[in-house]
Amino acid sequence: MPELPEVETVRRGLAPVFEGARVRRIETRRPDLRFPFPEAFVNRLEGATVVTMGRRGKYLLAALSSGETLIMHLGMTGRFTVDSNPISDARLAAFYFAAPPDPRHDHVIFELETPSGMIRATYNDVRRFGFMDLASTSSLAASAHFAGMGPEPLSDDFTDAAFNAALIGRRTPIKAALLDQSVVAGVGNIYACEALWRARISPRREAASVAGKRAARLRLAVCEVLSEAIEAGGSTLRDFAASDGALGYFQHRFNAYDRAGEPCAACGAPLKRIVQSGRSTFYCGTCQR
DNA sequence: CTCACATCCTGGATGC
DNA sequence: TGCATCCAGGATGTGA
Repeated sequence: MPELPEVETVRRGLAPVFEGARVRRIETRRPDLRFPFPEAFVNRLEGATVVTMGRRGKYLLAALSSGETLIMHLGMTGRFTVDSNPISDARLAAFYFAAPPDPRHDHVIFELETPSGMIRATYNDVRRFGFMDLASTSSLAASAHFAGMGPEPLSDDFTDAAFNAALIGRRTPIKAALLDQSVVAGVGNIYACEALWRARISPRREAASVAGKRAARLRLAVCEVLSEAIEAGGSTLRDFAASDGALGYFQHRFNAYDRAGEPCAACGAPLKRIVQSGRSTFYCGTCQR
């Protein structure tokens, strides 16, 4: 569920706490999340300073002074809570407050030394689909998580030419192609549905038949739904955090996702739900062709 | 190479 | 009420 916009929102929320902070202590409450923690995980983190908080696709990246980067994936239900607000911006203040302890699902505790004092950040993940890894910062792009990853959608790398090239010859439905992280990074089930709805392209259409103007429309739609969701994250996160305190994902009004039976906002026809490669797809059979 | 599908995980919703 | 089953879904591995 945390797709690119949610991960970007988490990055922006964590950056003021983590950047420049020294990792005083790490506590892992179990030996693994989805995968085991890497060798000497705690030792490799403790004492390091976080240089920058970045993101690639759906991955959160904490570059460390040690020369390694902490790679974090939120899976389905991964979220962070931070126990105090290190920044003076009142608009952001509500993002941070002490969440009630959740012993069953609080899996990693970060104790950070910051200019504002010690701050505790907690990684909570009910379904434990998330994971953490460490890799050398200088060879991060070549690491297993990122080697085959497609262009970052909100960067200059995501061109019409690159998108077209990624779709050539692919017989799979365009919906499945959008979920393929080698085509474009960071799109998940929700924003794939939303982008296709906006571009008025059927999720069932063969990927190879999305070319030229159609592909250009879809590429633009991907960029638009992602950037609008990031903007929405900035404003809705406050309400979200006020209710349960976590930096994780946020509610957003979608045009297609999870709206089966409701009228299409563009043409009024009832939206449909189908299953493609085991995932729900929501779309308008009338205006998406 | 491309593609479909099962797998991991847990809690909320639904069915009987 | 209680119990079983389904469903959400990102990344990965397997087999066709």
